[in-house]
Amino acid sequence: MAYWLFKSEPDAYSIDDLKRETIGRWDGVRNYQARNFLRDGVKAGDTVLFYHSSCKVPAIVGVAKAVKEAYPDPTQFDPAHKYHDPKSTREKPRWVAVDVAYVKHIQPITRDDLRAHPVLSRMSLLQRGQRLSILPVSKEEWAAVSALMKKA
DNA sequence: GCCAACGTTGGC
DNA sequence: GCCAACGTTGGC
Repeated sequence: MAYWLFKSEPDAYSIDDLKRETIGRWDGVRNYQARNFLRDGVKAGDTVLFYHSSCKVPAIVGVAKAVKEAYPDPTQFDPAHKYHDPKSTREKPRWVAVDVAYVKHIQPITRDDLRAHPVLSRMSLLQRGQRLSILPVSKEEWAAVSALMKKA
């Protein structure tokens, strides 16, 4: 069982949106490295840290669980969709999505919180120039984040 | 809104 | 296959 961190801009899709849906489709990933993590790495049952990016206080805001492994991201085929990819075909889809289930909100763990922690300060999330929206989280990192979690 | 970092595109 | 131009990400 692996651990991941998924980034989302709360204006586009927040942890509250996931809670409302219970199970949400994680689509719109248009970066090959992130796609590869989704396609080859994420397994049903894996734990996901939900991270809010590009907002007032970027932070880990909750936990989710992968419930459906990679399948073709339907938005790539839809010409009207902003994630449409004209170079992708149904025979050879380029992008994948996974489904995640809401688990819980937590009190936000901010970047300052992470930076202050001996283990978490080395997370790839904090590395300069880091832009991947899907990031692996090590067992040690997960343990450290768990220890910081407080009920929201 | 700024800007650094990075990925992608396309001409050659 | 190189590389400049451009677009995007995302923290600050």
